[in-house]
Amino acid sequence: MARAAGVSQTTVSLVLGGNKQGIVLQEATRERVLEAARSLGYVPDPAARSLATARNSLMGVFSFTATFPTDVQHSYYPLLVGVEQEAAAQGYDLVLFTGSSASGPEATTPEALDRVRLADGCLFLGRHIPSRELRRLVDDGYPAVHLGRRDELEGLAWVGADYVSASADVVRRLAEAGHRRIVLVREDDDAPASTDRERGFLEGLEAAGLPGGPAAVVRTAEPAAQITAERIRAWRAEGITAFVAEETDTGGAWRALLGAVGAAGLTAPEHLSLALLGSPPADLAAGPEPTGFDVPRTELGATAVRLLVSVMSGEDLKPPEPLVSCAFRAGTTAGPPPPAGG
Amino acid sequence: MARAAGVSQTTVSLVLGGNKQGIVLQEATRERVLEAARSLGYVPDPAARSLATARNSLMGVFSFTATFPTDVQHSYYPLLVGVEQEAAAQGYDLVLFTGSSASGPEATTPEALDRVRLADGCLFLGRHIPSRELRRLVDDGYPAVHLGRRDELEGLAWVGADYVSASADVVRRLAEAGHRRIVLVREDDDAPASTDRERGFLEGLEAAGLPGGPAAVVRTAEPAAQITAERIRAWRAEGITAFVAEETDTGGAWRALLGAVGAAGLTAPEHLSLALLGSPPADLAAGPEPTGFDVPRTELGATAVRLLVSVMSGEDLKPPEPLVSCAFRAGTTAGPPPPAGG
DNA sequence: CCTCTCAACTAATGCGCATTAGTTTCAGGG
DNA sequence: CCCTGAAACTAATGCGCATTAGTTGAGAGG
Repeated sequence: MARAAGVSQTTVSLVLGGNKQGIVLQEATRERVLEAARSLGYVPDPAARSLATARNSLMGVFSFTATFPTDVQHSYYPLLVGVEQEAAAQGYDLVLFTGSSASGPEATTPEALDRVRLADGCLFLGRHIPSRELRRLVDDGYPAVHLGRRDELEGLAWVGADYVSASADVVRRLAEAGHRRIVLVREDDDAPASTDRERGFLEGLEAAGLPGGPAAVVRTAEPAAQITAERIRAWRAEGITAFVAEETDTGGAWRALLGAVGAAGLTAPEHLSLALLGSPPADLAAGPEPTGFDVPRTELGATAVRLLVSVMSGEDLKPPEPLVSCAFRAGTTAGPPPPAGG
Repeated sequence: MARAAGVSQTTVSLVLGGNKQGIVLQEATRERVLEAARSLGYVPDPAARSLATARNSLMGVFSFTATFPTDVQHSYYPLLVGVEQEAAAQGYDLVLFTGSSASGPEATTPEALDRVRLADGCLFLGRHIPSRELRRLVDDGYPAVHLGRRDELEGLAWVGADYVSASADVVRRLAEAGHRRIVLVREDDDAPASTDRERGFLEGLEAAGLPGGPAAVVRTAEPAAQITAERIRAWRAEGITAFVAEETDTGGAWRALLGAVGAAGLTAPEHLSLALLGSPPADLAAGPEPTGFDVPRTELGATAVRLLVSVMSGEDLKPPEPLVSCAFRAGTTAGPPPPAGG
């Protein structure tokens, strides 16, 4: 290539590399190189380039499960939309590490995680990422950002949705609408996403001066079987007028609630109010819009990318707010409680 | 790293590189290297590796539009599911090239395409990929596979759905049900996917001995405005008893057909039969299941990966069949034609 | 006891580029 | 006519690895 243009390899590199050093070049020379490159179809080898510069404009995405789950209800997609958009904007290409999905979570080897070092930095999704390996990456100074709250790993940067505030806000609105007794139905899972919602729920009750405590939270491993029409009636008899369900992958709690309410011959918001702490599963999209909040997954993804970029740039400035706010969704399943004794 | 394990860099390379040369190594040495690598979290630099070997276990995915479109109706997702699964199975990680989505299709620079050279091979989606650049890649011997029929670029491997056969099959079944006059409604687009469907439709008519010709195909740029209730009535008066719509990103033709039929106060399959050459848009999933066929997108993605792997391995053996069959979907919108004069 | 042959490594080289030290050329100044 | 200095390049080096030539050490054979 250099010989073809009649100049040195250095000059070619300079011309094609953008000449950040501000070295003076004759316009004629520049043209000659450009012309030669064009006619030869020459393109600087990206591999060699990244070898020489120690960076390759690749941003990793690692998830314990398949990045593209077969289960369409999965919530990764909107995240990835944001990740891709922002990564593109920042000039990075994405590397999807498939190591974990190859042969099931159990078979994931520790080395699989090391492969992410291929990228300049990496985003991690899912709380099942092995702590040990992740810790080593972080300790080694490898730029990593976790999508979703992940406090137990000190030094690991993360971004998450502010479930606490959003949940509290839903409760506040229910209280303002006149509800005095509210129950949270949650599944038997201790993910941060669940814990945060419960915490926000309880904080919301307290802020509104409503009764909280264990009685306000129903935790069940099998919502469909345990949340029955009878139980709903009993709760109503106790004076409970609003029910809040947490959002999960399956939407189990919400489904159970809808089912039981329907089976009891009741409707929302006429007889009682229902709220969902998150977005409804895709297959329920056609039904009534649940009152609750939307997790800004796309924004979450974009925020994560920005955070990762800042980590990669070596800045130690911890971004002040890793929490992204969720927007309240009015929906149609909640309203004022029915007249007392109704 | 080498120093840490007390061996030479060569030995490390041998151990970690799989030792394809069959050089004899002491098990103890091997272990020592492995252990050192583990404790240091050392991973061979992929850039250097690919510089030296010209391969890096990375498979590219390049699409002209964003790989994760905001428009949920988009059909990339199922493709990617298949691509990810198969890539993982074959031991490749995926690189999503975002160059095209960064600033809109128009701003895509030719060099963006060259960046794919970073990967060992690349999958291309979307027919808007600049031919010139793609051609150069192919001519340079770069392993490329196009998802979707793409004949005009000689030497470019591709996999696509067999729309011709599937469409002909739908027509055959309609004919067998008793329909004698069938019309295809298609949009004004010359994508191979559209052309193939029309061809299959016409072949199907011919095979069934039914009247074909230009009159059997309605091509419209604005289906919603041009396919009206009156037009449906006029067609029925002419003796047409079945309507077939092509599937597109927007599902425009199908929507228009459904709308017009409804506006005319008709229902399928009672008054007439409707068929969709593909899958219905997501937002119509709740409605009646259209008779037609399903494009096996996931399988298509997996097939593309397998093809790419074979191309990368340097085998010249052209896989005999780049076409993946679409499965007929009975659906509920088609049946026998109504009694003559009904 | 010395050469020969394996076994088991190690030294050296190059991949294609970015980058940092030069090197050459030419115009003025003295 | 020599010296200085800027302009416009070029030579050399190293990134981290794979690979190809060695090199060393330990028996085996004579």
